This record gives sequence, C-alpha cells and structure tokens, in this order.
Amino acid sequence: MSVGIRDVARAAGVSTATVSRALGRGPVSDALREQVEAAVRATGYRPNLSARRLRSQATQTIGLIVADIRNPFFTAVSRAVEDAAYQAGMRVILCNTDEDAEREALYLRLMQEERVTGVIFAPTRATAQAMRAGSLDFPVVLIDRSGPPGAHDSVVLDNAAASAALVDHLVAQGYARIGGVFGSTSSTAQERRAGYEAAMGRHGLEPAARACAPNALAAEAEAGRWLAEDGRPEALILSNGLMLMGAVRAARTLALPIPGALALAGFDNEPWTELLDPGLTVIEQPVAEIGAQAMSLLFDRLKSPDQPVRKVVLSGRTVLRGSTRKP
Amino acid sequence: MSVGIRDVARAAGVSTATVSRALGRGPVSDALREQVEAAVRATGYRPNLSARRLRSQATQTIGLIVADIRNPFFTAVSRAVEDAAYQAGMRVILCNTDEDAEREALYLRLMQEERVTGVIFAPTRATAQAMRAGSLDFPVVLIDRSGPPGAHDSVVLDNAAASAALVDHLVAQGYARIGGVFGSTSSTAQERRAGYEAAMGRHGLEPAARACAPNALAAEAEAGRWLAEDGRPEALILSNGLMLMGAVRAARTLALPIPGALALAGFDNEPWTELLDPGLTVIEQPVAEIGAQAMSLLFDRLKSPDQPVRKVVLSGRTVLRGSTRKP
DNA sequence: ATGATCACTGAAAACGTTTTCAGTCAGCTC
DNA sequence: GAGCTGACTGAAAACGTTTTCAGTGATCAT
Repeated sequence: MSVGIRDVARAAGVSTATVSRALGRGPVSDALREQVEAAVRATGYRPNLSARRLRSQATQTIGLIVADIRNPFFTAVSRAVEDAAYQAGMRVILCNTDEDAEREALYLRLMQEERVTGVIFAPTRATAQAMRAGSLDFPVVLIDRSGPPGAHDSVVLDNAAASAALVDHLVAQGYARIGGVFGSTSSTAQERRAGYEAAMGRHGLEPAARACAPNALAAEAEAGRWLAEDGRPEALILSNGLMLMGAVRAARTLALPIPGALALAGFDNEPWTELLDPGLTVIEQPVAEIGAQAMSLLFDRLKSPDQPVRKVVLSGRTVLRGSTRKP
Repeated sequence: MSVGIRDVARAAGVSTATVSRALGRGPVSDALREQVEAAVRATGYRPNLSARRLRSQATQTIGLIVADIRNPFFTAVSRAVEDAAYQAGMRVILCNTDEDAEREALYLRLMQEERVTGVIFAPTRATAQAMRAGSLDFPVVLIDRSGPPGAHDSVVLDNAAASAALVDHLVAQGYARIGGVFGSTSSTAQERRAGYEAAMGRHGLEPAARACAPNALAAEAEAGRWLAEDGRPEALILSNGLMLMGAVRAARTLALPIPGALALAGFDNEPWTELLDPGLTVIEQPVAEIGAQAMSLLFDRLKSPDQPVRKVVLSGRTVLRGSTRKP
C-alpha cells in the first residue's frame, strides 16, 4: 500500500541506505543520486516523518504554549514564531492554557512525550516560579513573562519603563487621580503594576491599583465598578489590549466621554485602538521581534546548552493618541 | 539516559508487552497493572510519541491550514478546532499560507509526510479547484471556502444570503449606489459578490463590484481610490473584517463621515466593530461552530470513509449598527 | 608492484514502541 | 482426569527510517 524507502530502493536498484543518503546529505555518486531521484518521482515516495524522528532522535518540533491564541498579542507572536520555525525546517505544536496552571503542566508533559527540541512558553506566575531550571529535558524560552532570574532564557518587554511612560504622560497632561487595573496571573502584569506604582510615587501621587483576570469581560466589570464609585479615577491604565477594550466598554456603559470624563491608556497597539475616536494611547509591543527573538534564543541555546542564561528586554513604543488629551 | 519502556518493564519485573498493555487498554491483571504504574512513577517514564506513532500507524495529528492566523476569523476558528482536537487526544499542526498556492501545496505535502489523520483547510480558489477527491491519503474538510461540489466535506457560511441581507438592509435604509469590494482569492469572496450582485439586481439596482487582495492594506487602497472618484458609492460592502477595517481607514483619510457621507457594512463581527461610533453593521459568523463542525465532519469521515460528501452551510447573523443608518 | 588513502556502497543494527503469536495456568465441563 | 475455555503473559516481530560497520574498487605515493 504505502510506498516506503524500500520500494524506492528496489525501483532504483540500490540499497535503502543509499536512498536515505541521496535524500539527506551523505556521500552519493551523482549517477546514483540521479537514479534515486527518478525512483522517488516514479513511486511518489514521501518520507515518513514519524519514522525519521524516531530513528534520528531529532524531532524538529518546537512547542509554543500561550494563554490564549485569541489574544492578538499572542496571535502576532505566534505567527512570528511559526514563520521562523518553518523557515528552519521545524514544525510547531500550539497549545492554549487559558492561564490555567493545570493545563500548563499537562502541556509541558505532552511536550516531553513529543520529545520536542525546545519550547517557547508564556507561563502564569505560579508555574514560572515552580519551574526549576533543569527539570525538563528540553530548553525553554519564556516570552512576555519571565520567572526567577537565571532559570530560563526569556524575552520580555521593559514593563516597568512602559508603565512609567504612560504615567509620566498622563501627569504631564495634568491628570492626578490615575488608577490602574492589572492582570492577576502574570509576572508581566505585576511588573507593569510595580512600574506604575513607582512612577506615581515619583510624582508624589497616591497609586491606586486593582487586579482582575486579564480578559475583556473581567476588566469591564472591574472598571465598571470602580468608575461608578465616588472619587473615581480621572484616568485609567489597563495592563493589556483585552482589558483596555473592557474599559472602553465600561466607559461607554456609564456614558463617560473619553477623554472628557476619563482618560484611558494601556498596552498593545491593536489596529482598532487607532480607529476609535479619539484613538487610544497605548504602548506598542514589538510583537514580531518578540517571536523572532524567542526562536533565536532557542536556537542559540540548542547550539550551546551551557552558555549563561540570557534575558532580552525590548522597549515598547509609546503611541500617544487622543484618549489622554488634557482634561 | 532517557528512560524507555524496557526500563519500566525491568523495574516492574514484567515484559515490555505487559507495560504497554497496562498503559494502554489491554487485558492485564490488577496486580500487574499496579506494579507497572508504580514502576512508571518510580522511573518517571514518559512514552515516546514518535515511536508510538510509527508502530501503531496512528499519528493522532490533524493539520490545520489557513491563510493567516492573524485574521481574527481564522484565529477564532482555529481555537475551536484545537480545543476539539486536544479533547479527542489529537495534536494540531498549524500552517499559514498567506493565500499563496505554492505554500498550500508545500504544506499539503508536509501533511502527507506527517501521515496526519486528517486536514482542515481553507484553500484559495485555485487550489480548491485543483484538489481532486482521492489524491491525498487523508480526508480533508474545507472550511470557510469550498471547492467543486462533491469533492470534500466542507463547512461554510451561506454567503450569498448574507450578502443579500446586507444589500436588502441598505436598500431599505434608502441607499441606492451601493458598491462592493470583495477578496480576489477565495471562493467565499466570489459567493459574497454573487449574492451582492443578485440582490442588487432583484432591487433593480446596478451592481458595482471591485476586487482586491483580502487584507486591510489592499482594501484601504482600493476603497480610497474608489471613494475619491466622481460618482462614488453612497454605501460600501466589504467582504471580510480586515477589508472592512481598511475601508474605515480610507473613509477617515478622505474625511467622509460614516454614515453621513458613506454607509459601511461588512463581514465578521469583531469586537472593535461595536466599539466604533457609530458601530459597524456586519454579518457575524458562528466561528466556534465552524471549527467544531469541521472537526465533527472530520471525525465522521474517519469513522465511515465512504459516506456521501457533506456540506454544512451555516447562517450568519446580521448585526445592525449605526454605520448603515438612513442618510 | 605494494600499500595507503579515498569515495562510495550495502547489510544489518538500531530507534522505542505496539502487536502478533504462542504459551501457561486456573477453572470448568463432562 | 481429560479436555476446553478464557484470561492473562512474554518473546519476538514488526513499524520505516537513519546510521554504523565493514567492505569494494579506484587512485595515488612510494
């Protein structure tokens, strides 16, 4: 039924070893290589990757574990990762954890069984802390979020600086009661929160941070509650694109004009943030660069497993738009 | 180094066959199963999926080939597909073709080498036409776009009806010079165009359809050109979410108020379409359902390979918003 | 002419599982 | 007690490749 390397060998009148060498790299005379290629064409042979992977012990597979591919940030990063991977002749297995530690563990186990070459992972805080350096038998590159220093290579945003930039801008525009709503599951949200608090302190302002699940629904609820209180903030910073959308919704529901009654700023320069009127002030993350760098770190690590752990910190770009105009 | 099934067998004092049976389903006495499980825990054994796949000839892998995962429509569908797949104990290999026939062929070849169980595929028109029914040795389910009838299972939107609904609504609102910009690469865009033209005809109106690459940039350019012409349309229909965004941009650039100078409608109820002021009138596609149905069709096909080809046609939901208000 | 080197080739082992095949043993039926 | 059945078990044969190992013959330096 299925045509294997033996069939090709028979058709070409050579041994399977020669076929294998002719198709891969190996010393084969031009004449035989010709014959083999003809036989491949004639038989319609397609190598069986499972067999190849088993024998050569090189799966050429990398795992990509993110919270939710529907978050445009992860979508863009994963596209960059996939492009780089396929370019290098590797395939990608994508997994969504929904910020759930149990599923993270499940998928890490799966990666072991797949004998992946390496993994690119955006872990929750809990898992990042728990992951010891050498406990997995493949290298791991953390993206967007990092764990305890020195454990794994990582590529992250300079979150504190980015938050500070937003605060500085809002303060310069004359805002003082600046609140922040940050995700509760990731180290990144924590860093953004810390950066926000530090910057507020630097300006002699009282920080007011709240936390909720890093999605649109939770942020809409949290922001809605907050904005309905007495002494509600004049400006709000949200720690990712989904949450920013939730805040816009909440403001709409409460009929708070932006920036008239509420200034809004956040992370992730998604296309729609520019389309609103006024547009939203955001920190743009270099998404393609993050994905590409992650792959690059992974390849470097594979090449020299013992080199010191590297942490690539990329800067966000502050995109100023109407949502933070002077009140 | 790596612990294999032989190590477990030795530790448990049984044969590898028994270990295999204890871990999978097979007749094993409770006592031995216990021993094996203990040995697995003790050794930290993780099965090697490459070996398993090779021997059992069941890869438990499905391929998902889409144009671009960054298109929110495909993102949502792929998330649904992945959820269903992992639930059924299968992995997913994701590929982006960028509407390029060459890459489509490349990835289909890759799927053959992976010996995938099945493929879910959103092909360009060219490839859909060229794909003969039995030429691949795995079942294919087409999503979003379909090919020649009877060749492959598929799940698509009722595109003609959806387009017609938009036209009917615009006509009811008093618009007459209604233009359409449709993607140039997919059967789906063609169907949407046909539905648009038929509906215009039914209303005794002259259809005016143009085509461009189905992305935001191309649509912005095309719409921009058109809207700058004399006798520009009073209303525009765009054939997907990205193109709709392009049209919004073009209208902004030309300072055409929506719906004052231009009514806008399109496909894909992405979150941002509601956030604009006014919101955009769109056809919402049942994205999760599309993904789930595709997996379901695929499983059915695997169960009974010879059953007649099925085409699942889902209806879009018309979401009326301010962008198509009376002029 | 001899030995050494070189470039290529094929037979067979290996990769880590699952599955087949042939037992083995206990419990039953007659 | 002989023969059957049924439930379990282990040895060994796959699965389809790549890689090792041992040639083979040709070329080259001596």
